[in-house]
Amino acid sequence: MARDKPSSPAVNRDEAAHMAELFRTLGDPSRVRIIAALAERECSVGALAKWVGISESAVSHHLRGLRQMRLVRARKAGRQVFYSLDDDHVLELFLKGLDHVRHG
Amino acid sequence: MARDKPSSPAVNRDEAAHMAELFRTLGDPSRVRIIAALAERECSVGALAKWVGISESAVSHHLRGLRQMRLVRARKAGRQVFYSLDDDHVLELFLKGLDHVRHG
DNA sequence: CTTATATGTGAACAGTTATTCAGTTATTGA
DNA sequence: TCAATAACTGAATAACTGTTCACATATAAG
Repeated sequence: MARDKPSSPAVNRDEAAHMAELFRTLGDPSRVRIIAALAERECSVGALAKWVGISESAVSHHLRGLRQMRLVRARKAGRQVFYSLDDDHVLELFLKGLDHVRHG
Repeated sequence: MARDKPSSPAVNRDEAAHMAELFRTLGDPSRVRIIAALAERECSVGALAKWVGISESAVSHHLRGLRQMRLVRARKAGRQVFYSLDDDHVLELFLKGLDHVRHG
């Protein structure tokens, strides 16, 4: 767990809107499961679709949103695209949420 | 920042659904601003309404959701009800999100 | 070139959600 | 008791969202 200089909790309207967008992006069971899978290993779109249990198209739509919020990154290899968490920051945020539901 | 034993990122469907509910609850600009205000000081419903810029009714609706997710707690004093963050856990989660939008 | 595979995209529909409005409950003070 | 204030609640509606479907693009193999 990295120890950054703590931010002041005072946020303006733009920051609040941006934060809401971030949390809303994480606020869907399918996307949570995608992030959980990527927290363990890099995955292709097809593998994510099988694991999460929705169509590859739906996964692709979700991944676009996750990419736009800089939560995941893509690596193209032949005709497959492998996704992984964008950085440790994302994992930390995810784990904080997990902590809350497990012993919050 | 408390250093808890890290959770395994492997989550089942129920946990994923619960996590999504948690993040979705934080995924609204008005609620983010409510949390941001409570991160600094305890506030009454009326004070939150003025600060966030929506009706007291809307604030009350939001606070119900935040209460149900154990993100805020209520303290009744006369005819006012003062709200505060439920615990440091919530503040940490909020600050992780803030970090992401500021330098993520 | 043709075929098969992996992924991305736009439209559309069903389900969800944030806000307002109107009304209710609870508490205080005159 | 009566009036005023603070907060809560349910219904209704406009706006948003997740998924599927049909199709498009891109890469690889034959």
